Amino acid sequence: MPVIFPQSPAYISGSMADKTKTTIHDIAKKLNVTASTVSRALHNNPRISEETKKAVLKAAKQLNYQPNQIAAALRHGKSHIIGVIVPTADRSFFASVVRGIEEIANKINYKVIICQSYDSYEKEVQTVEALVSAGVDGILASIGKNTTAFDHFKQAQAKGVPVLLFDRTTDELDVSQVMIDDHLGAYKIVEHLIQQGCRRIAHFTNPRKISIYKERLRGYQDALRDHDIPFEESLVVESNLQLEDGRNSMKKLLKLKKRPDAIFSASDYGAMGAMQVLKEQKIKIPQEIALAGFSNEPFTSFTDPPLTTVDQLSITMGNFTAELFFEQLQSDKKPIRQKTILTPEIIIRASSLRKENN
Amino acid sequence: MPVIFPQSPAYISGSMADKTKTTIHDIAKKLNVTASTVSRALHNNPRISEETKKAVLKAAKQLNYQPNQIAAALRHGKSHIIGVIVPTADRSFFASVVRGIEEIANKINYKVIICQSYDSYEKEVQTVEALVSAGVDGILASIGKNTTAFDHFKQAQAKGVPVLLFDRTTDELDVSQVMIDDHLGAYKIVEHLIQQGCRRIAHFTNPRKISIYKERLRGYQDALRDHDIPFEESLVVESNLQLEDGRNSMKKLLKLKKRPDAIFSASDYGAMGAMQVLKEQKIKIPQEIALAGFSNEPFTSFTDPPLTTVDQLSITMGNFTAELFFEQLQSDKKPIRQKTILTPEIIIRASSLRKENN
DNA sequence: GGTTAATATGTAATCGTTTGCGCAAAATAA
DNA sequence: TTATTTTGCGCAAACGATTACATATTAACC
Repeated sequence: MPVIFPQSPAYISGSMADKTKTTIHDIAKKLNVTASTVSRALHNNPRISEETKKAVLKAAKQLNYQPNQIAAALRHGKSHIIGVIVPTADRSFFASVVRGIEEIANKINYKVIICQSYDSYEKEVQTVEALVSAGVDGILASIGKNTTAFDHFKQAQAKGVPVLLFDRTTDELDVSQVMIDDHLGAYKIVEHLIQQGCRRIAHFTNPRKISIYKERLRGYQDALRDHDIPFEESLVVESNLQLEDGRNSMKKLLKLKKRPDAIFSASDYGAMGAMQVLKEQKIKIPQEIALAGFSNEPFTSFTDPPLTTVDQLSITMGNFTAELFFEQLQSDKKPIRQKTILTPEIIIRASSLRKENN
Repeated sequence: MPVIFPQSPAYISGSMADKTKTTIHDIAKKLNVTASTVSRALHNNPRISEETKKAVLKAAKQLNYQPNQIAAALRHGKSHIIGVIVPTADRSFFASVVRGIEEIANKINYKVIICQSYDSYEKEVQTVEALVSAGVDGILASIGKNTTAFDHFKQAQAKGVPVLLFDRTTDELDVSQVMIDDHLGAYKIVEHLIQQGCRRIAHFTNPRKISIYKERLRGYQDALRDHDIPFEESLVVESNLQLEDGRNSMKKLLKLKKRPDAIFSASDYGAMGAMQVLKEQKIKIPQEIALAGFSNEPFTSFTDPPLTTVDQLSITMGNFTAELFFEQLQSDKKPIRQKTILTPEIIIRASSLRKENN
C-alpha cells in the first residue's frame, strides 16, 4: 500500500540544480580556455601550466564537475566496467565470488555489471551479447548448466572482449580458468571419514555430466582405493542433491542389508536431508553414521550436529579471478591462457567427528 | 598453482576475427547507403523502405553487427543501465533483493551494476559519484549503517539521475522508498508467541539508532500492551545481534530470578545463539522457552528445532523497487514520491510451536 | 638579431549513434 | 499538366572527452 507523500517544495520549485551535468566545456567557458586545455589539466598533462591546472581544478570543484565516463569510454574504447555472469547471484557461493571480484575491481576503479544466466543457454547468449554491446572491458563468467556450445564467448573474444571463466568452466574455449579442485576436496574429506573409522562410506552424487560431480565421485573412489576399501556400486546414490533428494537417498540406504557408516554427499543440501532422516530415526550422528557435505553453505555451521563439509574458497576465487583478469588486461602481451586450480579446505565439524582429539 | 596451457594455434594465428566490432558504417558501406539510413532501418523507422530494412538486417546479421551502446548512450543520454548500491551483496537478504531487481530490469533490457558500500560512508559517496559518472539511468540504494548525510544522493538527483531507496531508507531525501513493516512483523510474531501461551517474552535488540531495530522493539512493546502483558525493562537485552551476542544475551537472561518463557530476537543470528545455549543447558525449546528470530535467513529452516522467524520478502522487495523505478522513469511527469511498505510474513516453525494444531 | 627550442594553448578530428533538416523522386491530387 | 503530398534517403551536427597536430608566445643560444 503506497503512501503518497506531499511533494516537498524544493522538489517542485526547481531549487535543485537544473539537472544538467557540467562538462569540460562549461569549465572551459568559465576560464576562457578551450575544452582541450581543461581535459589536459584534469589529466595532469605536463604541457599545461601549474597555474592553469589549479584554476581548472578549482573551477571543476566549484561547478561540481564529474567526468562523463560514457564519452571517455567511447573515445578510447575502455569503459572501466567488467561484466560478470553467474547462474544465479543469490546463491551463497556465487554471491561471495562476486564479492571477491568486486573487491579487486574496486581497488583499481573498475565497476562490475552482474548478470544472471539462470542456467539458461539463451539467456547466457543474450547476456554476453548485451555485455559486449555495453562495451565492457572483459567478461568473467561461470557457465550455465545447460551450455554446451560456446560460440557466444568466442564472438565476444573476436570482438576484442577478453573472457575468463571461473568455477564452472570448459576446456573448449581459449580462456584462462579459475576453479577449485573438486577431486581433491572429495578425496580429503573421504580420507577424513576413513580416519574416523568409517568403512562403508556412501556417496550422493548427481547424474549430470557436469565435471564437478564427476570429479567428486572420482575423489571418493580414489580415496577408497588408496585406503584399500572396496568400492560398492550400491553405496552410490544418484539424485538432484536437494534436500528432499537427500532424504530419499538416505531412506534408500537405510534399507540395505548392510547399512553404511558414513555418507559423503556432493552437496550440503543432500547431506542435510540425510541428517533429518537420521535424526527422525534416532540414528546417532556421527557414532552410527557420520555425515559430510560439500560447499560450506552458510547453514552448515548451524545444524545439529554442525555439518562437516568442503569450503570452496568463494571469496578467494573471486579475488583470484579478478586479479588474473586485470593482470592479463594490463599486460599488452597476448594473454597467457592458464588454468588455476585452487585447493579447497575441508571443514571438520561434529557430524563426522567420532574421536575427541583429531 | 597455475597450469600454463600450450597456446592453441587459433589463438596465435589470428584466425579469429580481427577484433574489430562492426559498426553501422560498415553496413552502410556494404549496401551503398549512409549510416543514418542503417540506423533508421535498424530502428524500424517508417521512413525507410521495407526493402532497405531487409537488406540492412541481413547485412547486420552477416557482419555480426552489435550496436555500440556506449555511443548510443552518449548520443541520447540514456545508458539502459541502473546502479544498485547495497551494503554487502553476499548477505542473503540483499542478494535476493538484487535478484528481484534484476528480474524486472532484464525484462525490459536494462542492465544492473551492483555496488557494495560495505557500510562505509566514504565508499558510498564514491560509489554514487562513480555511478553518475558511468551514466546510469538511475540509482536504487539501501543506505549504509554509518550514513547520516545524504548530499551525495542529492547531487545525483541534481544531475538528473533519479534515486530510489529500499529497505534501509531515510525521510531526509526526496525519494520514493520501498521497505517492509518492521513494526508489524515484530508485532505479529510476538502476538504469535503470546498465543502459544508465552507470557514472559524477552527481546534481543540493537542499540543503534537504526529505525529497523527501533521499529521491531516498538512492535514488541505494542503487542505486549495490546495483550495486557506488562513491559519489563529487564527482558530487553541490547547487543550487536550476532551469534555470540545471542549466546551472551541468553546466558544473561538465564540468570534472572524469573526466567523468560520466550525470546524474540531482532535477528536470526541472535536467536541462533540463544538456541545453542538452551540446547547446551538442556532447556527444552519451545516447551520451556520458545524462540523466534527475524529475517528468515536461509539457515533458519535447518536448525533443530527449525526457527520461527519473519520473512522480509526480499525478492518481492526487489521486484517492487525495480517496477516502481521503471514506472517513474517512463512517466515523464515528475516522479511522485511515495513510500511503499510491504507486509512481512511470519514463518512459524517448531521453535515456537507449543500447541500441535495452530 | 635571427634561429632554435621549449612552453602553453588552440584547432579540429575522432569514437559510433542518433536525429533534425533538407532534397530529390515518386505518387497523388487538382 | 501542374501542384502538392508522400516516400526514401543523405547531410551534417550533435553527445562529451580525448589527442595528434598546429600555432603562438617566450626563452635561449650563438
